[in-house]
Amino acid sequence: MERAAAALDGEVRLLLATREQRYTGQRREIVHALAGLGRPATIAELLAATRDLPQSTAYRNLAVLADADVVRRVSGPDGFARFELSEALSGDHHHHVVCESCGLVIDAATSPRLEAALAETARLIAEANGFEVTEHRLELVGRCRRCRAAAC
Amino acid sequence: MERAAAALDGEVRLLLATREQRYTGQRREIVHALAGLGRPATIAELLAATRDLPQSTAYRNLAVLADADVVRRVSGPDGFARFELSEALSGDHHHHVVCESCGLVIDAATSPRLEAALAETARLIAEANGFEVTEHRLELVGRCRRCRAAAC
DNA sequence: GGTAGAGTGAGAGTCATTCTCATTTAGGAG
DNA sequence: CTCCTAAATGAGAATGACTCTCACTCTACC
Repeated sequence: MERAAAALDGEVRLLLATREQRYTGQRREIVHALAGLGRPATIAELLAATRDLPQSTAYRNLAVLADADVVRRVSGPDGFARFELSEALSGDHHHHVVCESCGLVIDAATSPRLEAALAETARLIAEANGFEVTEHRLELVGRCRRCRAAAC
Repeated sequence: MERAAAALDGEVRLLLATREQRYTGQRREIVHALAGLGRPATIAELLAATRDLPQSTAYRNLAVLADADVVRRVSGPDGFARFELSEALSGDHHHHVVCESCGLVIDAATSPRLEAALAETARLIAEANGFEVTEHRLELVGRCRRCRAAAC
């Protein structure tokens, strides 16, 4: 973990450098909080997970980090913005399962076979509509364990 | 189209009735505007496409229609809410292609094979995480024809 | 044709997010 | 080490999509 954290910092610093941005203490705190959580975090969760991080700084730095491709913005169904480390950094292509009741978002891996089918579909649709498709996003919507238990 | 419009109205009226809601003139205007557009529409587009529809009424009626499953709310990447006829009404299971540059969202059909793979994936992931998955959403992100032309 | 309850609409209110700007900090030049 | 310049910070104001309020209107049923 020690080693991984250092490697992470190195990559983030590099990504920020290409945008002429510094890797400050607060940005480091945000990145490590996201890395530790392992699922998309809301601003509120980030503020709770860090020390002395003002809201305005959190928003500003997340915008900078998103612009440098360190972080990705995920918009949930509840209107709250959520953030996670970019796939380039985490090295982990995944999709999301969201709870329509409480808004919880967790990561989910997919099979190579599904990914192949998705890529093929993306290619066909892009061709048919004049789009240049750069990314696909799969979202499974349902109810999480906790909400299912509570609703019964 | 005459016939189709009448059938649409009948179904909408039925769906609203189960929620003890009326099918008023303004709701009809909204439904037909959505049917005519054929892709998710923003509030602004709806206001432009209808006569004398105040913003507050639009929002309120869209909430009612969404609650009655006549309409589905789609949250794009640009933070604007978009609305389309529900799959139950349009009878058309489809996914979305969104332009990351201008926010345009269009519909796209998928192949039965991809749908089967998606359903299987959803089942596996649901099982592994204690979720009950009721719906899946696939979003292809890229640049539309117009934005590609403009950016060159 | 009365009336109870649903629908309407103009404007006020809410709240996540963004902007402003005075102050602090970081990092290179000398 | 000490300037110096530009970036970063943070408290609060501003923005804007969306929701709520409430007086008024309409509709369906008696």
